[in-house]
Amino acid sequence: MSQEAIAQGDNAGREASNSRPLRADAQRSEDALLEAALAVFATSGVDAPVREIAEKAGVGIGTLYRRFPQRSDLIVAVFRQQVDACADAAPILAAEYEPSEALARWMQRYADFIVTKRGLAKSLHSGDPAFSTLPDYFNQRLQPALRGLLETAAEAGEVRTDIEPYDLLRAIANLCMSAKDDRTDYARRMISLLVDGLRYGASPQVNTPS
Amino acid sequence: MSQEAIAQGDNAGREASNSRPLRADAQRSEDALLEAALAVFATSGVDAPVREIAEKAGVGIGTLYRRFPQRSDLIVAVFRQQVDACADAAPILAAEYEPSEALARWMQRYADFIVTKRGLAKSLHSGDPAFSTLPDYFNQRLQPALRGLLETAAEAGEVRTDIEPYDLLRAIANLCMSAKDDRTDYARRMISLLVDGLRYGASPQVNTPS
DNA sequence: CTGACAAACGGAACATCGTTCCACATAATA
DNA sequence: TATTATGTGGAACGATGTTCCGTTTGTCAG
Repeated sequence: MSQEAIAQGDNAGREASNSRPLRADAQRSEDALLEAALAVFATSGVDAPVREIAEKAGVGIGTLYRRFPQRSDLIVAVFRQQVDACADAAPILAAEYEPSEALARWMQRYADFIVTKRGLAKSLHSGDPAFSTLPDYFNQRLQPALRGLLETAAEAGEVRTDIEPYDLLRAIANLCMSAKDDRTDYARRMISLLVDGLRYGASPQVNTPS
Repeated sequence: MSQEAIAQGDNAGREASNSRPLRADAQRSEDALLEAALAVFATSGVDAPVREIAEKAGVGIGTLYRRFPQRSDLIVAVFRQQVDACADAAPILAAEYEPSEALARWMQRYADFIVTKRGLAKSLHSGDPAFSTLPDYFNQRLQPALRGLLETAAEAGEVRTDIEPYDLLRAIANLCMSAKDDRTDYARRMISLLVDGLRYGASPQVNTPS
């Protein structure tokens, strides 16, 4: 459903106008590969064989390696795509809901991302230089996204103003660390608690009855 | 040099009197494999291929797999061997030096172990069930070793008494975490600082001039 | 519309792993 | 010394990441 937006996001973020704009079938292959990789990583983990991904994408191995010369390139691409999707969700939610509700929904969205990508996180901290740029990308995309939501909500007097985006991102990530297996509702409850905490110290000019 | 003691320690700790005491050539092979694995892991990391280890040990691959049915078994054996060697060093140092000096030397010894085995630590926290017993083994061997040194030094009034072995082990490990590459002297200096800290709060019945 | 060609495709083939298997060698024992 | 359980070596297997190259196909000038 949100796949188109994701694919666009990746294509745009890849390399600013890189000579030529990819042939039609090539673009199709890339999209299919990213979608398949996302699904396979979710079920079989990041160590899943590349052939499985190529098969699921309905594409030959040669095509996969043409698009992603190394296995790690695919992992990186999927990760960045997911980060982009999460970051892009912020302005969309901001346009659709009132400030604090948009903030709350985005934080849940972000928590889902963290829980799903715990497998990737392992590779990420494995010291492999192929992943060295991902932490920076993570912060540079997600921090402004959250900051925008926080500031909007703060200006509306719906949440307190003494919280830094970076700290909040880390707090949520840490909360999700102990959410094993299918106990995803634990994470949800803890995030709700965090949001309530943000609301508690809101500007006194607006009152939030019970 | 200390290889014999290590081999003995491993053989003794493996499985209390496991039916028969291994044939002579088999014992030779096992020792050679552990020694080779230790060296190869140090140079090529824990991901080094088994064939490289077998070759360095001067044995066939079949022999390696007879002694260590899985690759992880070799890693575990090397790790335990190193832990044993580190733990066994405690009473030896205690017999050779006065209490606080023995403690200081052992802590340096332990720090060297941590720095050298950072590669192993990665595998250790990878979630692979093959390594699940290692953390416990780590604590059960090292904690009493350090406790003995600490208590002896405390009884001699040379160090303070309000430090738990577990905390000290973790503190040293954390200090060594940021000691990258060849900056091992950084770790040494920090450990010295810790030892001085221990001495600082020593029992007042003994004074330590300048 | 059509030909030509760069681009993309598919998958066989290669290199390298961990692991298994078994014919042969050898240490322990009587 | 003869017997036998035990150990050894390395070819072979299956799975993996990656490369190579003959074939197909989108694209675009004419």
